[in-house]
Amino acid sequence: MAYWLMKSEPDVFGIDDLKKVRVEPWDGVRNYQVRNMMRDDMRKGDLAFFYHSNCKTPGIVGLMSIVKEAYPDPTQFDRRSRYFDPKSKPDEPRWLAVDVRYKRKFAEVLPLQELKARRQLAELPLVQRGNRLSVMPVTPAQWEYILTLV
DNA sequence: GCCAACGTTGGC
DNA sequence: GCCAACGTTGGC
Repeated sequence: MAYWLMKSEPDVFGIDDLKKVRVEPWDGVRNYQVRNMMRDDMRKGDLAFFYHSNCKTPGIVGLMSIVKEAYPDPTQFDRRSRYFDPKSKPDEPRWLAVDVRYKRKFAEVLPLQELKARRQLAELPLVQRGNRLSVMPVTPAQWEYILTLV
């Protein structure tokens, strides 16, 4: 089983939204590196941190699990979607989504600021300069350590 | 709202 | 294949 960290803007889709709907397609990924990780490395049963980005207190806010492995992201074909990609063809989809399931919301946000301050997490892509991955792998050691901070 | 850092696009 | 211009991400 692998571990992940997945970013979403709470104004668009936050942990409370996931808690409400329980299962949700993680769509709108438009980065090839992330797509490839989702396709090649992300498996049903994997666990992921839910991270709130682009908000007042960015940080990890809860846990979820992967319940459906990569499949063509429907939003790429939806002309009305903000994620519509005119260059993608149904017989050759360019972008992929997975389905995630709500597991747990933390009592408090575990702020990015705090993650950055821990030397044990120095290798986490999230805290590295210039990193732009919206989905990233978390090692078992990092995963365990982060859980001790909650 | 600013802007650093990065990815993508497209002319050549 | 290079690289300038542009767009996006996301912290601050």
